Amino acid sequence: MTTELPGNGGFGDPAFLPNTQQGIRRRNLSLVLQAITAHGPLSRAAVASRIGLTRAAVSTLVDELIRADLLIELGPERPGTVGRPGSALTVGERGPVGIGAEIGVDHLAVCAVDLHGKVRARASLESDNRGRPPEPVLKELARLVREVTTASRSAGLRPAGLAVAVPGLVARDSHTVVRAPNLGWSELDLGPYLLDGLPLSVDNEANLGALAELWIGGDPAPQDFVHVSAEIGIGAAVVVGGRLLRGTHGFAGELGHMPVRPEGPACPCGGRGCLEQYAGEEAVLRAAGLPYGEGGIGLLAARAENGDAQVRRALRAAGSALGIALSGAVNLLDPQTVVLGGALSRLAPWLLPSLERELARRTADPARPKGGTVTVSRLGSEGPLLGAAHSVVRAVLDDPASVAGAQR
Amino acid sequence: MTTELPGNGGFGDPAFLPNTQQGIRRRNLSLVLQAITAHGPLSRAAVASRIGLTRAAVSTLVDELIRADLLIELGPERPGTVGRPGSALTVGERGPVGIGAEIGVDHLAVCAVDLHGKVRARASLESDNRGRPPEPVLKELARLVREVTTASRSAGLRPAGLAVAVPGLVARDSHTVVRAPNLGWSELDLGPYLLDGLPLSVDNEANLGALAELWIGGDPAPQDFVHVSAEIGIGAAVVVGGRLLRGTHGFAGELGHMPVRPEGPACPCGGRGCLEQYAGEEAVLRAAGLPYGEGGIGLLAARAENGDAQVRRALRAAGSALGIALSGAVNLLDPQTVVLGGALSRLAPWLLPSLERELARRTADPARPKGGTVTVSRLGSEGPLLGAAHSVVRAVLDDPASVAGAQR
DNA sequence: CTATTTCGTCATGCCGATTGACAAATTAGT
DNA sequence: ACTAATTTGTCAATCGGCATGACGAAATAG
Repeated sequence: MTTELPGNGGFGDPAFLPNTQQGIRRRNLSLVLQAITAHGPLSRAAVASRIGLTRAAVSTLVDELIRADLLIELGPERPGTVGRPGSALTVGERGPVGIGAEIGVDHLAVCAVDLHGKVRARASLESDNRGRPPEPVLKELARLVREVTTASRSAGLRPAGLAVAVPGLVARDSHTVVRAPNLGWSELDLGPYLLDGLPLSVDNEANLGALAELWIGGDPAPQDFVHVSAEIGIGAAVVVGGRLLRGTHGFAGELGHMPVRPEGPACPCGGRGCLEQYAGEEAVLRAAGLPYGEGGIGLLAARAENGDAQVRRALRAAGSALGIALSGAVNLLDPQTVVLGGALSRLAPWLLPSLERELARRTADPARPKGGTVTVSRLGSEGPLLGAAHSVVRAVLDDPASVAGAQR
Repeated sequence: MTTELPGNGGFGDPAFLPNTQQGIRRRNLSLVLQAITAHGPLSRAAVASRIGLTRAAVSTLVDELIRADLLIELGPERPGTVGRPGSALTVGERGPVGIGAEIGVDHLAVCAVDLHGKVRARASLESDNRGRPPEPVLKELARLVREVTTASRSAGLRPAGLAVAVPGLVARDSHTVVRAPNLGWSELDLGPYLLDGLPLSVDNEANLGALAELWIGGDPAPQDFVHVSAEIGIGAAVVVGGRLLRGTHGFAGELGHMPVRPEGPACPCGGRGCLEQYAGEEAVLRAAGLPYGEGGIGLLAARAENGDAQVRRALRAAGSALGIALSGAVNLLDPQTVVLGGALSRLAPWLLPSLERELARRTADPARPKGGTVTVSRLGSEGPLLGAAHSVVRAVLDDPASVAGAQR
C-alpha cells in the first residue's frame, strides 16, 4: 500500500504507461471515462466513434467501468433520429470522490467532489492561522477531513485521495511545505498529520486554482491561459496546452517580480520596480491609505464597493501596473485568455478597465488581430479548494484501472 | 468518425495514433528507434529494459526497423561485464534523410541531415532577397533542393521530406507565408514551387532555430528554455517540456514588445518603451552611430571585434534591456536556461555581461537559489537550417512506420 | 407493415506482446 | 582448464485485446 497515487508523482502528470497490452487497456479505459465525463451522457456507439475504437471494444471497456462503479447505465436515450437509440452512460452517483483541502491564512476548508465535478460534502472552519504552530492547525484539518470522508462514505461514496492546497511553496512530488510565509511555516512534512490511508498530495494553492480554472472554469474551458491570483504576493500560473507549467525548479509564475519600471522602488527580491511594488497587497493598501494587516484584500473590496475614491484610484493604478506586466506575458505566450482568479476576482470591477487598456495598447501588434482577452474567474476564492479535490478526480480519470483494482 | 484529440499535422507535433494495435506497434517502433538514436548504440536487451518491453518484443521491432533500412547491426559489443555481450544497434549510414532549406534575407541554403544528425549534403547561394519577387528566389531554392536531393540519392540516402525556414509568420499546418516583412512577401503559398514529391512543411526560422537547440543544441539538450534570436525584430521561442510553445494564434515569443520602460519611446506596435526600442537592430545601430541598412548585425559584430567603443557601449545597453525583458520571462517561466541563438550568438561577448547582471539582479528571489543561466548557442546562425532538416528527421523518428511503408 | 438505420452483443480471427525455455557467449571462481 | 553464473538473442506456445462480420433489437420513414 503505497502512499502515492498510482504510477507517478504529482497529480498534474498523467501516468506514464508503457506501450504494452495492459497499458493500452488502461489508456483506453481512461479515454472512455474521460469522453463520458467531458461530453455528458453518451452511448457506447458515440464513445466508440469519438475515441476511434470499435463498438465491440468499447462495450467491453464500459462493462469493466460499470463493474468498477465508475459508470452507470441511464437506459435508452430519447430517440431524435432514425435507428435504435443508444443506452446513455454516465458516471455514477456512488463511486470515487476526490477530497480537497485548503489551508488558508484565516480558514480551513475541506470538500469532496465526485466524478461529475459536483461537490458532495464539505466542511470548513474559520481560524486565524498566521504564525500559529502547525500542529494544532493540521490536527483541526485532519478532523475536518475525517468529517468529510465519513460523510462521503455514508453517502455510498469512496474517497480516492486527498489533495491539500497550501499558500506556499511545496517540494515537487512530496508532502513537504518548503516555505509558507503567510503561515510562518517552513520545511514541514504534512504526511504524518494527514496520511490516514488516503493517497496524499500537496500543492501550491495558486497552481490548484489555475487547474480548477482549466478543469471546471468555463464552457469550454480554456486550454492556454495565464491565471493571476494574489494570495501570496502576485502569483500567476501558466497553463499551456491543458498542462500546468511548473518550471524547472517549481518557481514558474512569479509575476510579482516582472519589471514594471526598471528604475522604480527597490524590491526585497533585489530588483527594482517589480510589479509587487505597484500592485502588491501592501503597496495597494498604502496607496489606498489603509493599514497593512489582516484581511487586506477584503477591506479593499469593501471600501471600493462603498465608493471610496482613494481606494478606487489605488486599484486603478494597480490595474495599470498589472496590465503592463501581463502585456509582457501575453506577448511572450500568446495565450487564449488571461484569467483573474482568487481574491482578485472580487477586485476585478475596479482593476479591469485600466488593466485592459494597458494590455490592449501593448499587445496590439499589427499582425495580431487582437490582444488576449481578460476574463474573471467564476470560481473566485473557491478555486484552490475545488482544484485540489478535482486533482484527485483527474487522477482517477487518467487511470481508472487503479481505483478499479482497489475495489472488489 | 472524428477523433477529439488535438489535431495536428506539422512536423513538430508527433502524430496522434489511436490506441489500437497498429497504433501501439507504430509507437513501439518509434520508441525503439528513438532510444537508439538518443542513447548511442544499444543492444536489444538494453532497449527493452529502457522502454519497458520484453526482449522478444524488441527483437521483432528491431527486425522490422532493420528491414526498413532504419537500423543496422554493428556486431557484438565489447564485453566489459559478465554475460553474453549484446549486439550493438545503431541507425544506418544509408537510410532516410531530412532536407532542410532556409530562405534568408541575403542567402539561400539547403542541407540534408541523416538520422544520426549528421549533415550529409549541402548547397547554398548568396543572394540579396530583400524585396525581390518570390518567383525567382523560390526557383533558385528549388534548384538547390534538387541539387541536394540528387546528391543524397546518389549517396544511397532517401530524402524523406523538405522543411523550409522562413523569416516570417507562417500559417499553421500550411505552406503559406502570411507575412515576411524583411523579404517583402505576404500571403504566399510555397507549395507550387517546392512540392516535387517530397512532403513539405514551412515554419518560422526562429521556431526552427529553437527546435534545433532542443534537438542538437547541447549535451544533454535542455528541455525547458527560452531561445532568443534577432532575425526579425527580437524573437524568442519558448520550449517547455521539450515542446515548442506556439501560442493560440501562433504569435508566441514576441519578446520584442516586452515592456522595458513603460514611459519610453513609442513603438509602432502601439505600446511605449518596448524592448525593440532599446535592443532592436535599428535602435542599436543608431546608438552605435552606424547606418541602418543591410548587414547591420554583421557590421556591429565586426566593429565590436575591432574594439569600437561606441558600438560596444551600444551593445552593453542593449544587453541591459534584454536582461530586463528576459528577467520577466525567467520569473514567469522558470526555465532551465536562456539561450542566445542566431545572429545574437556572434554579439554575445558584448551583450552577455550586462544582460547577465540585469538578469541575476532581477531573478534573485530569496526562495530561488539562482536565476536562470544564460548560454550561447553552439549552432549560431546555422540553427534554423539545421532545425528545418531535423524537423523532418524527427518526423521519421516519431513514426518510422510511415517511411518504412513508403520504401520496400 | 415493410424497409432502413442504428445500437449493442456475440463468435471468430488476428495482431502483437508475454512467457518460458534454450543455445550462445562471456566473466568469476576454483 | 573447467564449472558455475550471468546475460543475450531467439523460438514456440500462449494470452490479452481489438477488429471483423453477423445478428437481434429498437427506433424511424414511407
